[in-house]
Amino acid sequence: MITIDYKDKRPLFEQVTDKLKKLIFIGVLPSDSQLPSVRALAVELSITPNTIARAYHQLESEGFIFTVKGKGCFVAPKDVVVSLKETDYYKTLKAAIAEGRQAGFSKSKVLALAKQITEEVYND
Amino acid sequence: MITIDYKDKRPLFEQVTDKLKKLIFIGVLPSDSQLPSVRALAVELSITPNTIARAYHQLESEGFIFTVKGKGCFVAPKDVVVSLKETDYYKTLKAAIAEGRQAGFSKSKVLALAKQITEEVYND
Amino acid sequence: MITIDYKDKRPLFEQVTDKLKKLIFIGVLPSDSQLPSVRALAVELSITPNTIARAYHQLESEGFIFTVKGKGCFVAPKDVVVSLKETDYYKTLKAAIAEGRQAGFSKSKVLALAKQITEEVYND
Amino acid sequence: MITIDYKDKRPLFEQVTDKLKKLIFIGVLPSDSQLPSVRALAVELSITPNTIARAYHQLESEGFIFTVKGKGCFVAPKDVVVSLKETDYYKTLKAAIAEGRQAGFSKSKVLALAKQITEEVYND
DNA sequence: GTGGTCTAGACCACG
DNA sequence: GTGGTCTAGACCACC
Repeated sequence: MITIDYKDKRPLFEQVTDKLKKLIFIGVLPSDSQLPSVRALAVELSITPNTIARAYHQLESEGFIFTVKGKGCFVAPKDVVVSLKETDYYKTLKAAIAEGRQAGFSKSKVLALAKQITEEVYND
Repeated sequence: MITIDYKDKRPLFEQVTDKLKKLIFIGVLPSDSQLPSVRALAVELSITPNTIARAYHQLESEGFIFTVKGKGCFVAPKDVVVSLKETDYYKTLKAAIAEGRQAGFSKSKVLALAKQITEEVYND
Repeated sequence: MITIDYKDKRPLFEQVTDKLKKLIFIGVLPSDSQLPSVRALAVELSITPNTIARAYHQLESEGFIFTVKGKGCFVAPKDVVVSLKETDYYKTLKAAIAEGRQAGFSKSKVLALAKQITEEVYND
Repeated sequence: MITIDYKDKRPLFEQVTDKLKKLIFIGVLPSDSQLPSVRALAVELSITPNTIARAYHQLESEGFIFTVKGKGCFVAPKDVVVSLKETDYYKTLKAAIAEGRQAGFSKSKVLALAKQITEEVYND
């Protein structure tokens, strides 16, 4: 379900967090479904449970999942996930576009680039 | 010319690198002009010259500047800078858009978002 | 495994970088194996860890090794190493031969010299 | 006659030394001919006479030129130049080939590479 | 334990 | 004056 890339510069827990986020976004982990237990996922990825726990905490504090004591972790309700997904990506894209402005590119230049790149990305 | 943000979690040398890149991009530091000396900038920012030197090394290895020992560091020729600026931003934007696809957004959704955000960003 | 030559005029970190490259090339440090820790090698060579770290950074930026924070540094996969080794040596040899042309030697002269020297070198 | 490359990492005096060597090798500065005066060359290259003087000293100590007090510097006799040229290049090429052996390339591999590269270099 | 970063201060080669 | 290098020692995040 998840693979670790040891050449990735980011800390492990962040990689796990991001991968889980994406799985939630695309519905592989549907709303209200239960996440694998910390220990199970730790074994599967051959990393320490500590790291998984940290990823789960991160997701919980951002609202992607919620914890039921003694039961496990569950994906947040659909409306929450959708809303998070939107704002999450909005921020990402805004940062990228703002960087373009800061670098001195004109509005039309950025728009043209965005159009061109979108075509490329979606044609892979 | 440059300010350090101690709330920023990124390493100091990276902040300096990025700020200098932007100054080069927008022409505040024109091609072939001399950068402030390692020591001078270090004093101005109240950080150790070593950190500035590291930032300069980074910029040099990426082609933004070239250094002449005993003389100082200079901004790369205009054509080089322009080309770097383009590819640099292309990568940034591509990463952002690719993330959108990975998160499950449709092509038209991403395009619409990009358009909307560009308007917002350029109207500040 | 590595020795420092204090008569060598090159900077220490460059000597270390080069020695490590060679150890990787000849397989003493096999692909995916872990390099000695920064501190351990520093102690062994009686130089500051900083210098070792710089050598490791250099090797990483050239693709010879990759580092996992909190775990250590590892030699790049075999195919990468082989490819780097080829291009690396190609450049070296090309520079040497080009210098011959620039110095006014004829093609046949250079070839003959190369042949003769190869014999000498491989008969030590 | 000589051009300075400020992006070259080597010290200026070394660049000048090398350029002069090459001019001597290819006969642009023939044996027994007089070199430009330190001051004249300094003006031509827009660098300090000190640097030129250092280059001349270097060349003299290696035997490429000789100084006549009150007259100027002169290129060494032909037999000396030829001999220096040979040993100079012999060393360069030997170093390059030895590096190949050290990197673990076979004799035949090095020979083949040398052949191939020579063709490339002399066909530019 | 690992590497990453930063400091403060030193010496060197170059021009 | 410039940048390049090295030392010694510190603190941090990660695993």
